[in-house]
Amino acid sequence: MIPSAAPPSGDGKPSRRDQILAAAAELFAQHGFRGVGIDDIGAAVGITGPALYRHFRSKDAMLGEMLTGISEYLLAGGTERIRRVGDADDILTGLVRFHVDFALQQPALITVHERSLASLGDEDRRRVRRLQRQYVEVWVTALRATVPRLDEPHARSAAHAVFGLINSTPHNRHLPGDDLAELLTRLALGALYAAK
Amino acid sequence: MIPSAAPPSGDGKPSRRDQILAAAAELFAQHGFRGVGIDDIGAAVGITGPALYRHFRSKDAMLGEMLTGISEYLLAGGTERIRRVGDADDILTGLVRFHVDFALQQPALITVHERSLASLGDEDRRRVRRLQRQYVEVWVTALRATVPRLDEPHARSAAHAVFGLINSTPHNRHLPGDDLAELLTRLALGALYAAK
DNA sequence: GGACGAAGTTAGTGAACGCTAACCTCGCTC
DNA sequence: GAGCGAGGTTAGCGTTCACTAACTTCGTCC
Repeated sequence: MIPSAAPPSGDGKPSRRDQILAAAAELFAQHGFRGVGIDDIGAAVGITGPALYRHFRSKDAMLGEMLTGISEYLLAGGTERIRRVGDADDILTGLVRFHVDFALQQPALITVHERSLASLGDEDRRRVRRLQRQYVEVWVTALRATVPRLDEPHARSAAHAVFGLINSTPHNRHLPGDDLAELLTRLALGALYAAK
Repeated sequence: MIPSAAPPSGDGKPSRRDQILAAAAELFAQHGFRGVGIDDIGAAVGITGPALYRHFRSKDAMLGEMLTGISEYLLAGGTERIRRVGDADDILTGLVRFHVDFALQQPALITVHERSLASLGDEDRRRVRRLQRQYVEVWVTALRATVPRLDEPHARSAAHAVFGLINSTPHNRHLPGDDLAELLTRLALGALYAAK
């Protein structure tokens, strides 16, 4: 369900790597990548800072794994949805629901994904950028199938705008989860169909 | 037009303070507050790092001034717009246009405003938070005037969501400015009227 | 029960960085 | 033209922080 490079290794509980990534995501979301020390991340999982280097090559590598994980998860889920046969409107709705669900379940990852691209090394940044571009293209495809009069640049801009709308979940703590999911879905679709 | 604590002092050209703030905003938007050194900011305006302390008490103070400036500008502009007499729909449209214009003219400030709250000192953070809350209330007021069936929590969430939509300008480089302004306005209003 | 590897510890190193101190150089004012 | 304040400079201090080295602990396998 949640993106993870190494799945929970057979038994139930998450691997140490995943524990660390989850804790780090929460901290990065709160204080920013550069605002979190290696000791803070360690403390959050009950070990000292340097022990993290048994699991990750560097602090940058943690961020890299986090961001590529998210990007791959979104692209995979999005691609799967536009491959389904059926009504174009249903597919677009499915895409919105998929992204809304992710944003609701992982607000911390959303925040990190939006803010900390700049802190990534060159290699990882290129990779994440490419995945993001491909995800946008998934949306552009779905959008133009339902609103054929929309040209590509407008569709791309509309996609970015709707990401912004849905990704507002970290600032949106006022409503119970289900209500917020429904509201965001309706707002997103309302925006997209208004794109003309 | 652009928020500035000390206006351009009579003659045309911006004060040194404002030059520095503008350069710093650009850098903070690109690399994050913690990712920018005092020497980088200085270099961007052609002086050395320590010279900045002739104009600002600290690096934190620069960020503080930047963020309170933006927040005050938005609140003032928003408040002015909902005070106007006239059709509720027109007022909401005016509010959307106002925010869209700001986001288009100052994408760097938008980015900093969203990302760097955590780096602010306690005092400034409280102040900015209060201004932001008040600005949200302006939107809630306007929204509930046009969509009376919307309760307050839903209106607040819708406002946050639409901020996310409009504040996507930093990721939105594909369209000429005028087209983007029109698109974002239409998307935002489409979303808001879909809130039911 | 000895060997070994995985996962932890503490101590320490080197670089980056915010900020201060001390000094310089103008342009104004009287 | 002496005095002075505004706005620069360079050198350096102290802290923070990512990362490494050296050592410990412990479960597993033969």
